Amino acid sequence: MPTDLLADLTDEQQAAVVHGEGPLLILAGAGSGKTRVITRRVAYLLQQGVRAGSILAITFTNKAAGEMRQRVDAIVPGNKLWICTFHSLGARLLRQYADRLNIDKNFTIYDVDDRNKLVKDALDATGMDNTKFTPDRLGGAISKAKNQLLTPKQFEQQAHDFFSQTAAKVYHGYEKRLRAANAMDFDDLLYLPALAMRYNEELRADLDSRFKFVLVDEYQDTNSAQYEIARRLSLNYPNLCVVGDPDQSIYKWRGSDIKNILDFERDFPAAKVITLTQNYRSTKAILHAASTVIDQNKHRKKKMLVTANPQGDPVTVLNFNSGLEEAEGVVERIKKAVAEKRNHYRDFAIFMRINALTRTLESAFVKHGVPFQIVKGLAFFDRKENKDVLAYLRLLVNPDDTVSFLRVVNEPPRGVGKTSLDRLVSYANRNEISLMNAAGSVAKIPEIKGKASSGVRDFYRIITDLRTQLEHPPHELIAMVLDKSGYRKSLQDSTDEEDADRLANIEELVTAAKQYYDEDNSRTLGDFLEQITLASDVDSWDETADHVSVMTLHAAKGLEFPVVYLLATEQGLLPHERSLAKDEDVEEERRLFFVGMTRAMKELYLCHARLREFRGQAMYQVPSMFLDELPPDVVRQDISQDRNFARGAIDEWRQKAGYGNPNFLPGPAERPRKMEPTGASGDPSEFFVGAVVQHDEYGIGQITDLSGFGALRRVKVRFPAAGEKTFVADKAKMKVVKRK
DNA sequence: CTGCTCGGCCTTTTT
DNA sequence: GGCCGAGCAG
Repeated sequence: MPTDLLADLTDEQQAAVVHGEGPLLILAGAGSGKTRVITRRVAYLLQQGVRAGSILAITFTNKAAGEMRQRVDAIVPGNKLWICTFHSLGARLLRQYADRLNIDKNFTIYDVDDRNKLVKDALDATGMDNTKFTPDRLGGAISKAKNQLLTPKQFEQQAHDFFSQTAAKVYHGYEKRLRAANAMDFDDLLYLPALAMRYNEELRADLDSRFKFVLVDEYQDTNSAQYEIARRLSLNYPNLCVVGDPDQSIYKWRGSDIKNILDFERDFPAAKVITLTQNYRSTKAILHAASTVIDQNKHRKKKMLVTANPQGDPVTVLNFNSGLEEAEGVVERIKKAVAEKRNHYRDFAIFMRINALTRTLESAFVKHGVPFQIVKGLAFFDRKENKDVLAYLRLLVNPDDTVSFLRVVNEPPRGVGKTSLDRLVSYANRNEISLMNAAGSVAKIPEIKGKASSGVRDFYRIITDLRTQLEHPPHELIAMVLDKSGYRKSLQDSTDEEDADRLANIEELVTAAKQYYDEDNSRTLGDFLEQITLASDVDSWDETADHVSVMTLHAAKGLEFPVVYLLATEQGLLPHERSLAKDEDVEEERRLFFVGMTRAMKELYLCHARLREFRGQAMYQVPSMFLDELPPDVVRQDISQDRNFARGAIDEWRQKAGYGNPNFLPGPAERPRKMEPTGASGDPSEFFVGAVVQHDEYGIGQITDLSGFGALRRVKVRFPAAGEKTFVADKAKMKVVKRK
């Protein structure tokens, strides 16, 4: 009954669904029913008699994968097709083909923290000055290299500057350590399968014929490694269907390459291209506003979105005095709307550019008793106590896991300090054995004695004993770990009040493991651990509960809400200050703004505050340049939130800031270094970092730095036209225009 | 030698 | 506001 699958679709959508064999590119504008099309297409293929096992659908998050699986299952029940993310596909392939790839299938997946620890170790081992480059930066460079499928050798050959050369050295050592720990980092999950398919033609051909139909969602955000995988799965059976929207590409910083989607037709000359431009989500006002903004991007294929939806309310710009008032104001407005029965809490979403902004919001929600969920999936598993327990579990599955070993060998304290640990590590390195094996023969290491020695021995026994219990379900294993390791006892005996909370959190972990197991009894501890590590932020989001959803713009991709509030649309935050130097980066920020706007179905509020606290420092904020790009005919300014919004000085400064002036980066581009304690210098003026000042000669500017005392006190001010100037504070002919 | 506390440093976005 | 390293006490 294929007609059922097509009945409610437009001609364009139908064409995409019924496309048979051969490459297919679906350019799907925001809100054009992309998910529906891709789901129907899978169902259609199944109805056409394509075996479920030969379809592979790749989504951006596990949550999207789960939803698609449900939808496909509702149409064609009991199918067994692969729907997963690129990363979980990689993990699955690596475990399934472990023998052919000569790897141990019990590998642990390292997250960025774990990675950085190994990077730091590798960096230290090079004996180079390690103060210059942080493990984080070096790890980032290595990650980028892997995403481009560069081996340590290849990366080294093209490393010409000092940083890259350092990174290349560290990359070598890092890889050695990863393999020794039997661990994979996130990038390996793409890098290794991609390279395997590039150099192992037999394996590649097997997979190609296994997955005759490959569908990739959010194709605009694929990186080189992902591209390689998709491409090599589609050589003999080029039935690759990719769906995406170049205007929603927001992961360039993570190595994604917009060219993958722009060049699809070059890669597959036979490709059929279908463009979906009908928007079903937003009002005309919202769509017009969003389209006008995205149209400012120079490097863009023009594309018009249209909707048959009503005009709707204008997009509203809300001005607030401070970040605090912004949070309060938004929460109050939401509370009011619900009290007046205009909406449910679940209708609302609040987006922001950076996670740090959720904090003030959280207290406002608590204060007003408004239910909310901050969509930050890993927050729970990121807690120290849970990370500790997970480290024990990882060690059970993979005793070679160095990072986990070091994390819990002395947790709870077993008298194994840094010195003893260093000795254990060097013994293990000397003998080329894992830390766990070294721990097993701690009696043979004379430098480790007394309490440290017995502590290591005890730890070894605990892990070894627990390893014999591996066939138990995950939640039971966690309980055993808690008892045998003494972790539970240590928390129970503690006088620290927080330890009671920690214990409660661990109990929640047990519950989570039990739920996971109850859903499917064949799931192992290893599966549980993998699922946690590969979980994305939105995976934990519960859209059915009646609460306000709070998330970053990145997490918001693919979602929709009746009412959207976008916080802190301020220069320096959106666009983020780190992007201001390059046009292409600003364009990505604009796409991010566009993604946020197009999530809204009925109402869209863009908020900004004049004053915002950063790390304890109050900073004057300039409204985002993107707000100036909004079409006036569908936008309303609402300054009712801001009882004494002082336009004068700020506006003048902002005007002079001139976004076109390349010598001036508006917003708090320069971060304040240090603030002297007020009054300590007896400074007569009231200068503070972030203050807007009026200078006799240079006009309006903003203080970016203060230093020194008394007569030596210096104040640095950034002026729109003149750039940055430093004055002796006592002598500076200027005054603070706007006080704190 | 271990373990705790204090202070200095940095903070985009994520699988 | 959170993490790491240094410094100090037991």
